[in-house]
Amino acid sequence: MLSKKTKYGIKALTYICGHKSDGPIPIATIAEAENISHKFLETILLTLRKGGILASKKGKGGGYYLLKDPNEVFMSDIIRLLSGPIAMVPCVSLNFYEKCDDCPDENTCGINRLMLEVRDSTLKVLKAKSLAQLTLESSK
Amino acid sequence: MLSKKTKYGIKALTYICGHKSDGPIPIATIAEAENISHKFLETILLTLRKGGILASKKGKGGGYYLLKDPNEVFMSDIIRLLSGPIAMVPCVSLNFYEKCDDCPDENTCGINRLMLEVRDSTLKVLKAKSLAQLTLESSK
DNA sequence: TGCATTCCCTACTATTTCGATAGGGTTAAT
DNA sequence: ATTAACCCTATCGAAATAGTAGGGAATGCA
Repeated sequence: MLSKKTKYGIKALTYICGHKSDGPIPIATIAEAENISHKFLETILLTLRKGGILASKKGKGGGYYLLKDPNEVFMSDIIRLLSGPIAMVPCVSLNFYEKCDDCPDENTCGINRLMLEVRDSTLKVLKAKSLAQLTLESSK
Repeated sequence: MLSKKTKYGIKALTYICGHKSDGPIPIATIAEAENISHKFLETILLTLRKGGILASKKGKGGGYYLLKDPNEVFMSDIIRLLSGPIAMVPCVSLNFYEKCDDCPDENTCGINRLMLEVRDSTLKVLKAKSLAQLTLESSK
């Protein structure tokens, strides 16, 4: 299941993307519009900024804005930043690989192969959807 | 991420499937072979029995055995039993549907549509792999 | 300069989930 | 009767998740 952190993050990004002509958007505006606790959202946006997707402007008139072209921000990037690995077992993760402690040999592990397939098919979907696309669909 | 419960469950099923000519397999045998805590495995097998995949025989010489044809037990069934929904948001779950508390309208929700696609592609993979197939691959 | 606005950052807390254990009860073979 | 095996519920500790607290720093404007 998607964590609320991730879900809120996606919603916030969608909001920012849909209002990007307004200049920097304050946390408070997003929090109110999307019904997210201000403080919780603050930590989420911080993560997205450190992850290079958002940038911020301090002080009066400040807020958050997109650092990257929304056509180049993919759902897989966002989810990885906020939830970590997309794979269902660490031993098939591309970005967070780790050996499974309970598995003697990956090459003969049926779970490994199955989850590799799952990862690939999931990634195919998540990489094919950009923030720009999602934003468009959400405003319909 | 797959929980250990699910992972252990799959491993246990694979073991039982690979030794089904031996008659009922005691928990202790599986626990030792797959390096799983006996007691923990006990609760997992109980779930699988209640879910209709396994059956058990009590008393001396007892143990667990497959109730269904391993060609008819799919990975999606096992994972649903042990981990719950396959979908990443409740509002696109086929077997565990629930309205997202924070989403005003599913029809205009971009996350909903995206996660629907993810669910479909994941399910396609998980439904295509039966316990029999996994068991074969694991023994290679 | 002073003040309001807004982000920055760390730490903390409450709740839930996960992994595992405990322990006694029931069933069946010999 | 004894022993091997499953049955079932409760509980516990650790980790993850969701959310809170609170002060600090930068910026814009009067």
